Amino acid sequence: MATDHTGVVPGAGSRTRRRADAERSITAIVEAALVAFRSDADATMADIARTAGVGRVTLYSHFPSREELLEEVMARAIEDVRAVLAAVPVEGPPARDALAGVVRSCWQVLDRYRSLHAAAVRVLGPERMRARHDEPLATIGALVERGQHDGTIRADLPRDWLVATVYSLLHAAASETEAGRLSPGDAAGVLEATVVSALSPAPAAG
Amino acid sequence: MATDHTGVVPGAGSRTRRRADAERSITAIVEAALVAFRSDADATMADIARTAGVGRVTLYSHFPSREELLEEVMARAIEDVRAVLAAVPVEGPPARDALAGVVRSCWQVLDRYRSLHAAAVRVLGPERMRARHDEPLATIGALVERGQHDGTIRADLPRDWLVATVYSLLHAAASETEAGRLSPGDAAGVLEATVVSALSPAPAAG
DNA sequence: TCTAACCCGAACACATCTGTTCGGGTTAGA
DNA sequence: TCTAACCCGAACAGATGTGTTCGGGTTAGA
Repeated sequence: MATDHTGVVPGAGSRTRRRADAERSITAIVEAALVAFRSDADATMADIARTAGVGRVTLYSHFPSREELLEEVMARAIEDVRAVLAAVPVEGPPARDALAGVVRSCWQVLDRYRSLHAAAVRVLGPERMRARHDEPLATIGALVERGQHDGTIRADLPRDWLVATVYSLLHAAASETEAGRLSPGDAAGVLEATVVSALSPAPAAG
Repeated sequence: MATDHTGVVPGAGSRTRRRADAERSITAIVEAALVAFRSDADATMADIARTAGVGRVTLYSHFPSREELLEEVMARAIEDVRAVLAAVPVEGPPARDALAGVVRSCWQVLDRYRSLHAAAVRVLGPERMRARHDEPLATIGALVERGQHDGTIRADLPRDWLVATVYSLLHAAASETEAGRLSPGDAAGVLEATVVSALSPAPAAG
């Protein structure tokens, strides 16, 4: 710990200014990690370095460990989700319609990151992974709760389960697309239709 | 290759009769593999041997490689699913009702094997994993097709996607249960309700 | 009882990955 | 131009896992 890892994330006034080529390397590495993890959850540091077109030593000079690299990549993905979620109107329309919008937005991001999820779960462990998703998932949870009150979302099933359903279908759509069984163009619409049906109040409950 | 691995699966007339203690070891190993993989997808051969209460050498004498062991364990799991699926009346009642029964049955099996799936995907790879599931999934696919004809299952979404939805929700229920966010007692009912809603014809399609 | 089948710990060869060090080359940027 | 920051291949130490061999002990089962 306590490396002079001055913060890969820009924005804050980084006191030790990095040279432009270093900045370029870091970007290439993060990008490569995304690509590498997409095709193989066990991608090694050597794989990633090769994909990024940098030396392994360079990689280690920026990210002291494999875990920290994953951490950074995950942080960017989650940040994207958070940003997208924040931009969606959650208060205005009926919950079910808002939900459809949220699902579409999440899909945009997920489509970018696809199987990163699997890799991250393995390295970071399910708990820490869950922690990362907690914030966006809580947003969805709140939306579901509102819907359960205004009657546009079913109230006969636990809220946590409904959130898990959304999460699960989102990732299912990602892997079906990846596998070529679902066309990327259809995915968003199909996904939205399925989520809405699953979360709508049951018409003739048994 | 070409080991004298006379076939761990009984049934066929195994020419080299195994001694009773060997049979016992094999059972213990398969059982242990199930337990070990449940808690850690990366369980080593040493872990499994320890859990089974046998020596590592003994393990290797029965299963020449980690992969073959996984293969065998998976085969048993799939066989269970197949058996359960075969016992369910698929022809009689309307497709949607039959589907509910199928989901419940699959859940019984999945509840036993839970996170074996994750481990198997990692070792066997997604394609071979998919191949294993193809048969049971085809059964569900046929059922969905029938439902799309008799009108009890929605026809506005691709059949493959509906099958994927079932598959995905099944595994979501497994991990939610594992995580303690869904009580084992509720799981079957909650799952069934969700699948039925997701696959029922949309009442007021957009 | 007797023997082949089985069990098993110890130790080995081999592979692979992580993270580090060394030493020299390249380049951004003042 | 000049130098600190950066890049990088080679090579190392250390950890961990796989699959095998050896040599001796135990037990099923005829």
